[in-house]
Amino acid sequence: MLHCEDHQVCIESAMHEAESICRERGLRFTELRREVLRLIWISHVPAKAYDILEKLKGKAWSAQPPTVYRALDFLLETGLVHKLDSINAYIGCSHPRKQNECYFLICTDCNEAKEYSSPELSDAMELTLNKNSFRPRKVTLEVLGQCGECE
Amino acid sequence: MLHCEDHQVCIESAMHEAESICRERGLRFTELRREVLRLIWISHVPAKAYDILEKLKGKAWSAQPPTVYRALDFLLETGLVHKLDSINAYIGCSHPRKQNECYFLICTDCNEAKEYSSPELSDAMELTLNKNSFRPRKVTLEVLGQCGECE
DNA sequence: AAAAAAATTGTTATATTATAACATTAAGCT
DNA sequence: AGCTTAATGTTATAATATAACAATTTTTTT
Repeated sequence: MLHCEDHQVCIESAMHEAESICRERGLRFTELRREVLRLIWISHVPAKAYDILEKLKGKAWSAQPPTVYRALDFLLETGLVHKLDSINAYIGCSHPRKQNECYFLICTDCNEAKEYSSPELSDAMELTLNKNSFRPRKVTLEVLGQCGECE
Repeated sequence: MLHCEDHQVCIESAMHEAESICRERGLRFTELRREVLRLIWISHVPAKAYDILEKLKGKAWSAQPPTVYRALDFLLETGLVHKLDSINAYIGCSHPRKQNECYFLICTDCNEAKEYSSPELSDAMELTLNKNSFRPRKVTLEVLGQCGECE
């Protein structure tokens, strides 16, 4: 899957973005939450909760499942992370300030996932929701398949 | 959520459709699979695997988790049932002959779910997949929210 | 600064969802 | 009937997630 050129830059900018969002909103970006977000951003392969847990345990945390799930809850609520329901995994949000409809392409070969948004798609979505007088609260749009680099 | 007028008709037609699809394709629509499909069609509220299991147990089946999950696998592969990843539940497919992109509106008040398809949405989808040279294998599109009847 | 309140984290237990592995039975084929 | 394959039975366990309560830390109030 085509991604960043330098993933270190990717990670650092995501972490800084998260810092400033939390500061602005008066949210507590604790060491634990920071570390979980960093572990998620380690790669573009969505992270499984129990993998994060294992990695935390290797870092002097007294980590148990609730440790991870609570951090994830915070990151999800804050929009810093997305959950991919089709694979039960978590991925860092690329544009945490824009809370627009986004969808995910998940490659089942390289396991990487990428976040996109598309005005046409959002428009079609809104149209169809209006037509059915449905008030959306959460949209899940995930496509499993093969990315261009994995042919 | 707006649905059928007479759900008995709904169930029977779904069962007949399933019968004929299996006959056409030389698939074995066994008593167990039939019963699981019927249990799923009991309502428009998506069914949880372990709820199906409990209901099966009440019907003289020696049912264990694999009993249900194997039947579900068959029904999913045959396209008679969809899994809703955002709520881990299963719902009968309304148009099992047309394997088109479909999406689901899931009301978090009445818990019912409805299957739709939209050419605009499918088009936008295809466009965006082509743009990213992504070969889709499975699309998950689910919207949680409030339906028109639950205001 | 001390006390009170609120938020976060620690800890133990358990709920929920799903699959692995192997035995048995039933159905289809020659 | 005998063989083969598919389906089901059965036991155990993996994977994902939450409940409940205790301890600690941070923030707010006094």
